[in-house]
Amino acid sequence: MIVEKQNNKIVIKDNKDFDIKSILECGQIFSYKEIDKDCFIVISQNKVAKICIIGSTTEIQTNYVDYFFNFFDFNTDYDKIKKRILDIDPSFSKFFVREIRILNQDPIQTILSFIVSANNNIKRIKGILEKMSIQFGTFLKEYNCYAFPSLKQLSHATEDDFKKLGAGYRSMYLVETISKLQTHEYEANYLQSLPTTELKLKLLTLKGVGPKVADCILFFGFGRTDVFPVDTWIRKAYYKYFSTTKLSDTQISNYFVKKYANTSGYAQQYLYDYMLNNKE
DNA sequence: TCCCAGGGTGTGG
DNA sequence: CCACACCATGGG
Repeated sequence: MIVEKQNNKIVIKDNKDFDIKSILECGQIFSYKEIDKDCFIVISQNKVAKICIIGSTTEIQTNYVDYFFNFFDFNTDYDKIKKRILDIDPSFSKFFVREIRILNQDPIQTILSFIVSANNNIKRIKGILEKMSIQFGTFLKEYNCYAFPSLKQLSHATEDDFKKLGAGYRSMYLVETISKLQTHEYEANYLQSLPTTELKLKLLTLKGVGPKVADCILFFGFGRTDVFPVDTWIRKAYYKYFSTTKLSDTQISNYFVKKYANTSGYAQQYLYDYMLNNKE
């Protein structure tokens, strides 16, 4: 794939290598908006990228070229990942429909976003998080949008504030987790230094973070690929395409991780996206 | 009116 | 370890 890093933009020469709609709509990120036809803004912490489809190419305009070059995961070869998955399970090819990439997201934003995601739907999750950004985040006039709020900005938020945003019973989880994340024990660099198993145990001590949400955080926020988040869609996929043996969600996750090893996260995301687009 | 959504917590076995 | 009720909210 041909990607050019320029002064204030990243240019992808062929859209067959980079499908921004699929990347944004596959359920890994909630802080984005289609501001125009074929034109999106993505918000990561206090940084914004404007992504526009221009003919057969795509341009990512941003003041943080290096940050978003990593964010959009241009250092990863997805053809190689697909081959490794097919090497393990040739029948998996039917789930390779859309060109997905996994975004390297900010851990804090990922933790808070996926606490909101629990037993919720994507449209509502997006709305709640956008309202949270409007109320507590910094206005970025260059893009006419609000940054995702920092922990410091959120430290003033109360349970009632989050309830007014529509977060419901998750409001208390947000307050408690925001408070905990500001202690030394949960410093981002320290967390990133932990092995996946220990990091998961650490994440599970946060209110509102259970096995599934922890796996999403590990994958999208910490780049750990040996995880397999199991939600309602993945559970349906397991029984429809893989086995009729009744298992708990944790057992389903273990079944897939054992099978796909360090490509588990990617396989999960292809499967999830496939299910979401083939509800029939 | 019940079911579902990128489920988690708390309690009881 | 498992099963279960309960949890806000809006759309189908």
